[in-house]
Amino acid sequence: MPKPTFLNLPREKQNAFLEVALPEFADNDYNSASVSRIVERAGIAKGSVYQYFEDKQDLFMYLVEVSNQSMLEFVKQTPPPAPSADFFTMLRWQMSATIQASLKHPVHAKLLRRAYSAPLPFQDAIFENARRIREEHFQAMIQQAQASGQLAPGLDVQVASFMVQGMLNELGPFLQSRFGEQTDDWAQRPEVHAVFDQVITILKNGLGK
Amino acid sequence: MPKPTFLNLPREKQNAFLEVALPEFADNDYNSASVSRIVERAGIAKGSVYQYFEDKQDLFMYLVEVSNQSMLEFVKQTPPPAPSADFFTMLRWQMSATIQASLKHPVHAKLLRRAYSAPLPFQDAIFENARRIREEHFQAMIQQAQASGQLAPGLDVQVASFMVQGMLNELGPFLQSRFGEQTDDWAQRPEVHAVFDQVITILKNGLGK
DNA sequence: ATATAATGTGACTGGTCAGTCATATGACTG
DNA sequence: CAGTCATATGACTGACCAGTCACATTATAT
Repeated sequence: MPKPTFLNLPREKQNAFLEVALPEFADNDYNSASVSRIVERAGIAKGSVYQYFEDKQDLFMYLVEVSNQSMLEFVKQTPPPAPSADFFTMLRWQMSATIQASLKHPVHAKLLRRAYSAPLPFQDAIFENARRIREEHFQAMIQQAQASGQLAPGLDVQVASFMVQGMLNELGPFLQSRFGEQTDDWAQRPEVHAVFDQVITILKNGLGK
Repeated sequence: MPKPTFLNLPREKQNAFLEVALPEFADNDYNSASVSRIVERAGIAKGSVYQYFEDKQDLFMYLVEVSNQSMLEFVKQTPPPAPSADFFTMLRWQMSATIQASLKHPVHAKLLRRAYSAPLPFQDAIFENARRIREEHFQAMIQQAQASGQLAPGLDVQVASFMVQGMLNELGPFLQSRFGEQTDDWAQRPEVHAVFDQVITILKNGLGK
């Protein structure tokens, strides 16, 4: 929720600002991220930021929204499997799409990781909402798969959801540490897909019927 | 590495100080944690802290060490299964012991979570070391289990290690969110053990031969 | 060209911070 | 008692911070 002033700005200026502000909040804890540093790097006056946004929190929440949008957009544009596909095919697609998105937009991904993992003092409804939606998404997916007999019947939906989410959370950093900094071809490399396959296989054996 | 001044202090004073300093660094990001706030709450002069420690970083690293020590001590005192026990029995023990320890020492656990998850600017050798030791521990455990035919032969050791560690990392917060704040009997409750069982079963099916 | 509105500016305020240092207090020694 | 050493103190320094505001600049409309 920036002020109209910011949205009226020519795209160029908006983007130039975002290109400085996003990494600042991606690389630093909310409290340590500095508006002063942003304006210095962006070459604008401090007062301008407060023409654009209410305050630091407002700016931060907008950056989260922008990041979310850009990730979602990317994920949506990667072709999904047929809706009739089985649970693990869906999961593999989701895994791959998520990883690809965070490779394509590493700064946005980093910012989101930070925003969702570190509970800020202002537990704004936005975060809680996004978290709940995510949780519900996975639980619904699992429940449905279970109902159609793809998963072990005794499986606790919450436990399964937490395991799947934990996996997705850790996967990015793991791949990075294993295969080094991302390059353009990175996500196409067969070793990366081999890891996807392995993880899916493990989950399939573990959660499947 | 506190200065001798701190170690010469009567235990009472040391503990009183730690009881204020630990939560400050457990509840706040390193940059946001405040020495000024600590001295105010502890009712001592700011200069004293700098008689005890070189600087903020020195203090923090000592707190990490103290927390590590206290967790390790607790884990060590819970009776381990026979060394001949199979991989998943060992893993279950480790899971339970880790959770119990972080219930018994929630502040220490919180501080450690923070210290290891947020890469500080000063990548001090201590952290890197501790991380490496942890990684090697799990990889060795898995490798051995694989060699003795308990795990799937095609299993990638690194992938397995990352999954197991991811699980352990997420388990604490998950249990907390599911069963509420910890109480004394908490870790004995059958629901909690049911979750352990389920997680182990999933891993066993997923990773096992 | 003039008036009006939108946008940009940066010095300034009040606050917090880590870390210092001259000074004080106490404790132990001979 | 005097002398010495370890410990305690808190005002102070310089730096950084978020946020403000009176003023300057630019764009738009008349």
